[in-house]
Amino acid sequence: MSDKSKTREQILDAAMNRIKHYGYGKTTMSEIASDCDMSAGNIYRFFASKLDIAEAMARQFNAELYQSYSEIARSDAPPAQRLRKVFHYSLDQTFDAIEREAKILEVAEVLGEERPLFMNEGLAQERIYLCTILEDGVARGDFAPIKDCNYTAEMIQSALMKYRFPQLFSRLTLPKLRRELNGVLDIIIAGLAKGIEKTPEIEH
Amino acid sequence: MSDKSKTREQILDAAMNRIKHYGYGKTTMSEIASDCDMSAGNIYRFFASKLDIAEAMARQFNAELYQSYSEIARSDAPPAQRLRKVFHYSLDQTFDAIEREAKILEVAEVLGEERPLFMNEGLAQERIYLCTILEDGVARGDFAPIKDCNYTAEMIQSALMKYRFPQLFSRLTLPKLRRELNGVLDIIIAGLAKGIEKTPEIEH
DNA sequence: CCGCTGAAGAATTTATTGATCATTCAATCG
DNA sequence: CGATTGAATGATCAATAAATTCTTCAGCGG
Repeated sequence: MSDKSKTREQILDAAMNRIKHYGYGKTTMSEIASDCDMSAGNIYRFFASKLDIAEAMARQFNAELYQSYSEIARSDAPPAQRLRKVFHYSLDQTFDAIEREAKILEVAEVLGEERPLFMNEGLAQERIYLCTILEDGVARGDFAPIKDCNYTAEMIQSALMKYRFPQLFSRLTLPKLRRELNGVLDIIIAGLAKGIEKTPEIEH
Repeated sequence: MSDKSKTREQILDAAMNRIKHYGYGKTTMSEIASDCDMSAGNIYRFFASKLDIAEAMARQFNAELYQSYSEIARSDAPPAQRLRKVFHYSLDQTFDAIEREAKILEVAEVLGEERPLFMNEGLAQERIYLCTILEDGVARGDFAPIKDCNYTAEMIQSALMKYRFPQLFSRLTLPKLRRELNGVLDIIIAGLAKGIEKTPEIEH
C-alpha cells in the first residue's frame, strides 16, 4: 500500500512540474504518464480524473498554508495581530506562488469553476483557525463576546475574498493589495473589539 | 446641437434594446444602425467606438443608482442605516437587473476588462456619497472620528466588492447575498462606531 | 490473480478557412 | 460645406474538419 501512495506522489509530482510550467490545459495525461514511465491509462488507478490531480495539487498547497495558520493561531501574539498575520500570510503566499508560476492561476480558475465544493471545504478549514483566534480574543477581552464564531469567521472571509486569489479579482500590485487588506482588517478588528450587533435585514 | 444629442440617444436606446436581449458580442454596429435608419459608419459621429456605447449604457444605469444614493445619503435616518441602505440598494438593483436581462452581466465583464478606469470613476463617485454619510455619522457621534473619509470609504468598498456585481463573483442566491452583506456591514458599522486604529503593515 | 498496457471511443481542442465585424475615409448628397 | 453613405481594411469570429486528449476496459504478463 505504501507502494501505491509512492506512485501517487510520483504522478502528482510530475503533474505539478508540468502544470506549473505549461498550465493545466496544456498538460496531457500521457505526458505526465511518460514522465513516470507508465501508460496514461495507469494514472487512473491513482487518480479518478485529471481534475482530481489539480485538486490534489491545491490540497498540497493548502496543507502548507494550514500548517502556518495553525502555528499563527496557536501563537501567543495578540489575537488581532494573529488575525492580520493569517490573512497577510495567505495573500503573500498566494500572490508569490502565482507571480512565480503564472499557470497556477489557471488551476485556481479551473477548480473554482469545476470544483466549487472543494473551495468551500478550504474555506471551512480556514474558519477553524479563525474561530480559535476569535475565541481566544474574546477570552482575553480583546474582542467583545461573539455569539457564533463560525458565522463571524464567514463574514470576515466574505469581506476579505478579494485577497484570496488576488490576481483573479484585480490587477493591483502586492503593495497596494497589502495596503488595502490592512485597511479592511483595521475596520474588522475595530468591529470585533466593539462587539457586533446583528441587525435584521432592511426592507426597501 | 439638440439634434445631435437626440440622435445620440436614439442610437443608445437602440443599442440598449439589442444588447440587453442578445448581448454585447452578438450585437453588431450595422444592426444598431439599421434600427436607427442610418449607416454603421454614421454611428461613429456620435460614439467613438462600440465600447463607448457600452460605457454610455453603464453610465445611464449608474446615474440612476447615484440618484438614489444621493437621496439616501441626504436622508435623516441614522448614518449606519443609510450605509446599509446604499449597499443593499446597489446589490438589489444590480442583482435584479442581471436577473432580468442576463446579458447585462456581459457588459459589466467587458467594461471591467476593457475600461478599468471607468469602473474606478464609478467607485470614486460612490465614495462621495459614502463620505457624506461617514462625516454625518461622525458629526452625530454615531461614528468615532475618521481621519481620512475617502480612504475609509475605499476600504469599505473593498470589503464589499463581492456584492457589486454579485453574479460575477459567486453563484449565491439573492437572499444569501443579502444575509452576507448584512453580516459584513454589521462588522463594518461596529468598527466605525468604535473608531479605526490604523495599524502599520506587519512584516513577515 | 493483480497490475499494467495499449487500443478504442467519446469528448474536446486545434487548425484552417471563409465569413462577419468594427472602424476608417474618400466620394456623394442635400 | 457639413452630413451621410458605403466600399475598403484589418481584425475578429464561426464553422468545419482533423487531430488530440481524456477515459475506459479487454486482455496480456508476471
